[in-house]
This record gives sequence, C-alpha cells and structure tokens, in this order.
Amino acid sequence: MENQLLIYNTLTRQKELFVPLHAPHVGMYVCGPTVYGDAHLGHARPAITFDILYRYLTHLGYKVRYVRNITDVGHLEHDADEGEDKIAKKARLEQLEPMEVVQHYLNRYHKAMEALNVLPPSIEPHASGHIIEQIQLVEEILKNGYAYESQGSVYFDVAKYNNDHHYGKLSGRNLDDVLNTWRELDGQSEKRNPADFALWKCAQPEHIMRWPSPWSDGFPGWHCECTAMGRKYLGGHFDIHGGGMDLIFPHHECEIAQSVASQGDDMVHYWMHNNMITINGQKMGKSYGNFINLSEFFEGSHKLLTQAYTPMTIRFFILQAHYRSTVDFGNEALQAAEKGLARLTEAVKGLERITPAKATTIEGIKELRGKCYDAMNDDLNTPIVIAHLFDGARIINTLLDKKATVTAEDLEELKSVFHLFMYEVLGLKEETANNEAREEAFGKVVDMLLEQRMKAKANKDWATSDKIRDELAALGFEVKDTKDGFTWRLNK
RNA sequence: GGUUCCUUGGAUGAGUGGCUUAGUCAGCGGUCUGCAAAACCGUGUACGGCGGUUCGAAUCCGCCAGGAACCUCCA
Repeated sequence: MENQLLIYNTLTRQKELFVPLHAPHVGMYVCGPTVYGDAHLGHARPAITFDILYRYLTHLGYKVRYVRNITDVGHLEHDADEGEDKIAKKARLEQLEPMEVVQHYLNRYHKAMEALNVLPPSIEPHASGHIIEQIQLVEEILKNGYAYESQGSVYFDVAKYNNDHHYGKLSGRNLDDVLNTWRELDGQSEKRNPADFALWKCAQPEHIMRWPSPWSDGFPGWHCECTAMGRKYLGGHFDIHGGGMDLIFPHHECEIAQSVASQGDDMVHYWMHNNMITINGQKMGKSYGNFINLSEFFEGSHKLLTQAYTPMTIRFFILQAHYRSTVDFGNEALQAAEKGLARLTEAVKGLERITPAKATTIEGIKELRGKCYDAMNDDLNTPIVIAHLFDGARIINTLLDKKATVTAEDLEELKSVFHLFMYEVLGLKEETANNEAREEAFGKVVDMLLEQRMKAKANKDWATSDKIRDELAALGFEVKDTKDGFTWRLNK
C-alpha cells in the first residue's frame, strides 16, 4: 500500500508522518455546523476537506470512524441579546420549538452535503443529546480543581491551568499576552479572570433551551460538546481533530485545556485546520452578511452570481486550491473551474471509446498513479492531483485523436487511475440527470436530427447541415463532427 | 496592540535554494475541418518593495508596504 501520508499538524506547525494510534483503526473528529441557518459556501470547505481525508484514509485501508457533530445548543448570540442561544433566538422569532429549527436546517444541510457528494460521517452526534456526558466532563474538571462555580455557572480556571500547563499551545498565545490586551467587557464579574471560559452556564429566565445540572438549570459551554462527544465515541486518545482555522482559538485551545484538565493529557494527536473561503478578500460568514447559501449557488439566485453552478463545480473549485490556503470566490474563477471540470469529465467519457492496440506509443501512463499518490500523501495536495489528472486527460485526447495508441493493459491502468482518484478519492462524481429515461429519449431525437444532417453533409447541402447544427446549438446542444460521424452533448 | 499567516504571469492557483514545465481558465499563432466546435501542438518569460546570507533565492534571514483570520463566550 502506498502509505507515506504526511499531514500538517497545527500543534507542531509542520508536516508529520501519519501514524495511527491503533492501526488499522483511525479516529477522526471534525467540528460540524451550528444548525440555525442554511449552509453556505464556508460550510462546504471543511466538509469537503475532511471528506477527502476520510475517503483517502479509507482507500489506504484504514477502518475510519469519522465523527462530525451537530451543534444545536450552547452558542450565544453576538453583542445583542446577551445570554440568548442562537437556536433559541431563531425559535423564538419563528415561533417554533427549538428542535424544529434544528431539524429543518439539519435536513437542508444534509441535502446540500449529499449534492456535494460529501459522504456522511460514521456518527453525527448532537450536542443536545449529550448533556449528561458534558455534565460529567465539567464534574471531572471541578474535581481536579481546574474550575469553580459562580452563581450557578461553572467557569474554567485558566490562570490555574496555565500554572501547570500551557494554555495557548495550539494557537501560539501565552496567557500574559492575552490578558494584557484584554478588552474591557461588562458583566463579567462572575469570573475570577476575564480569560476564564464557561463550562456550564446558568440559564436566564427567557432562555428556552435548558437542562438540570448540579449547579443550575442551564446549558453547557460551547467547548464542552466536542470534548465530551469526541471522547465518548473515539476514546480518550484519538488520531485526528479537524475544523476551520477560525476555530483554533478559542474553541480548540479550550478543548485541549478541558481534555488535559479532566483526564491529564490531550486527546488529540493531529490537529488539522482548513483555511477560509473569502469573498472580495474577506471571510465569508454569517456574521459578515456576505455569505452565499449553497442552494443559491445551485440555482444561481444571488446578486453576486452571474449564473448557477453545479455542486460538482463547487467541489472542484474548492479542490483546486490546497485546503490550507484561502480561496477567493469569484465568478471568473468558478467559470474556469466549470470548464476545467468539463474537460476532465469529457476525457473520462472518451476513455470508453478507445480501442486498445499492440503497443503504447505515448508517455506518462505508468507514472500517473504514483504521482497522484505522492500528491495526496503530501498533506492532501488535491490541486496537484488534479494537475496530474489533466495530464491524463491530454493523453486520453491524444489517443482519441488516434495520434497515439495504447495496449489493453495500459488502457486499463488509465481507467483504473481515473476511477480511483477522480471518483473515489476526490469524489467528483459524474453529474447525471435525475431522470435518465427522459434524457435517453431526447437523446435519440437529437441523434435522428444529426443523422439527417449527415445526409445533408454527404450531399454537400451545407445550408441544411449548418441549420440543424445552429438550431441545436441554440437549444444548448453542442455538436462535434468526428472522422466517422459525430458526437454531441448538452451544455447547461 | 497581541497571536497566526499570506502577497506568484490577464484571472485562478501549485511549488521550490540552481534542474525541464505546475495545472486550469482567458489570449495569441498553428494543425485538423466544407466552415465550425472539440482536440492536439506552440506561445506569454510571473514570483510585493528594499537589504542581507549564499557560488547561486521567487524559495532562507531582516526590515518596509499591503492584506487576512483569531484575540471569550461570536460556527
């Protein structure tokens, strides 16, 4: 098995050889969405990034348990409405049960992920379903002396923790710097230290999502869920924890602190973070008001979009950049991705029309597989994999032009490599129409017209020939003449 | 202000101490074609600025400019 996988560990800031704790098993936890609104392009990035990792590890033969949580409790609203949970607020505004809000957006999230060909994780736990585990976590931290209760809430004692351990080792901060530059905030008198974060929060009277606990009716702090659920499903030590770079501080820093404070050491061996998608150079996000929902991409219904883009175009667009680089949104870039993907797709289809010969007269087929593995092993360098696939596309097109030949064996290799990397690893499925039967019937009509055109051409009746082609083109059918006939395809 | 990081040709986006080029999209020239389309071939001579290290730097170091994310209850 080709297995020298290097992954970049945020903790050490370098690429490290991936060695699972308990091969062939791999445990992987990724921070999932907060389901209080529609999924946007920013959500697609981590989902696709870690989908690639999940697919590749699985391909390498590991038995991967992939946990991606659903945050449906415990996130407070910005500035205004202090103490009100996002989901609770949405529920209040829309006169719904909070769980109705959660279910509604979760369904839509799943639909979008499926469209993007993101495989479902092994386990998708809800924060609200693991209140008991989170309370247990808080109790452990209290027992070990790294937390204190204050007016029904429980806070993590960052200063005390920092005496024994390093608070900030993931994000490269140290506590003194954090405190020196602290903004003055009101209403923090409950805390001993402004850097302390909540493990359990006493609910205000208007707060509708609440659970009983030893300290108060309330809800868990937002860092608790990942620690508690990660440990429950992946054990006290697991391989990979992923998420967006924006989560490094405080979220993942606090997870480390909670883990060390409760069980004595860090649960996670490799921390992986995907970069952001930007729009006009700025992060795309709910709180910036510049987000574009995935459904708006699929329908083209957003003022920033000049056209609709298929889910696979979005996926390809994201994979054309390395996951640790920012990628800037733009219609021009998306259109380039659309055309590039079409080029690959056409080449793969052409693979079926090649007939093998006695000898291979083109270079590059045998090296393709190894090059793709090398790129994947180098911290999931999908842009390079794609570049190699384009090399393969050029080989295929040359063969289709009959400017070179391949042996049956090499042809099989080519097919196999494309199947593996394009479909299995990168997850670029072919976009098929949902109603194939109808498409087939229409296709036959197009074939009939083109047969007529062939006759016209044979009679050198160019006027008729061109008329048929032009009118088909106007309807979106692109006709290509070949040496022994024609091919066509429907452009969207 | 602090932390982390980025700055590559018209657009996008890899990579790296010297070797032969990333790739894609767009452009230009050519082959093919009745004409096209597609494909194939060729082409652009890029690495923010200023210093330094080095036989040699876009790649390492420093400074400057510009930009991004995060900085507690805000995924």
